[in-house]
Amino acid sequence: MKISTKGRYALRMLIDLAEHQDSGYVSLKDIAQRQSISKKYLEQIVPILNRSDILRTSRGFQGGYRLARTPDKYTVGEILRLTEGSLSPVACLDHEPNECQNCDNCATLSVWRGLYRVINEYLDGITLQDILDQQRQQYANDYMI
Amino acid sequence: MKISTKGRYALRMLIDLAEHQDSGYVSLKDIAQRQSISKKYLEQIVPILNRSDILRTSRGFQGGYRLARTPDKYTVGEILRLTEGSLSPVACLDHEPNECQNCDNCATLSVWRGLYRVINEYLDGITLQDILDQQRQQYANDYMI
DNA sequence: TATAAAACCTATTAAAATGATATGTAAAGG
DNA sequence: CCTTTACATATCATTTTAATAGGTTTTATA
Repeated sequence: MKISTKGRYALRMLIDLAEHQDSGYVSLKDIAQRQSISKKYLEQIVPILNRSDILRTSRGFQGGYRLARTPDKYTVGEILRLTEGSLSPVACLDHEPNECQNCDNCATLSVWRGLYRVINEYLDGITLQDILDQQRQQYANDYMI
Repeated sequence: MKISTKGRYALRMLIDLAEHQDSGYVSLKDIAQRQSISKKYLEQIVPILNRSDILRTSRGFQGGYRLARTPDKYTVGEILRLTEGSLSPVACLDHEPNECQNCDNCATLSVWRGLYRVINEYLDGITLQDILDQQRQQYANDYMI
């Protein structure tokens, strides 16, 4: 029941891009250094994000990535759903209609459905902008002390 | 982000025991057959549950298991926390205080904390008795149709 | 126009986790 | 004493995870 590095790194990469929106295109090299993540591994995560309209790309010298939208238009749920493949806590929820033989009298199905719902609702309720705001608030508090 | 078979099987085993509370001690053989789970694999799950006061055991002929408490005294959260090791969505939440170097200015930490909270709250809000009740309601509806 | 820096692409791999099976030993009721 | 059960430990095949490696292609700029 763990979020993989793919999901966590993708989220950190997009937060990093959001924090550097004004710097034009940002290279993976810079992101990898700031976030202490392997650049080569990030290269594998990018195409997953590119299946959806998440990034704008510039190849070649001075190239890199920037966000395709403003940070308030990304939810954590969307990012993790892309990178994790699915956020469902059990595989049988991944395919509708349910393919499980015992689906009709499965005592636990409603538990998993409910869990799936609260996970999605929570993660879809948080945007990149929310994370930026909280981060700035955090820094402000640190400065006060 | 999946619940493993250990957790799912443990839950189904305890529901099975709850449904057969009146039958005295219930053998793993019977549970395995009814639930279509390997008996040998269930044998590995039992000691995990036994770390907490979940089961009553009777060895030898006519032996087996029964619940240590009434079904309303077990939450799904308790069962899954035992069998899954932890329900935290990221490893850094498993140890307090947080061992992560970057913990103090980690932008994503609060996201994971919040996710952890909603997962726990949801799963701790469901008891075995709730599952039994819903199952009986389901059967009643099927009979009506 | 050469070149360095960037994205892009594909293969390989080491380690860990998953989901079991196999082979026993110990206890206890009939 | 014998059968049935729990209990214990080892082994194993497969998959997933989390990378690393080694290239090719694109492109701004000197």
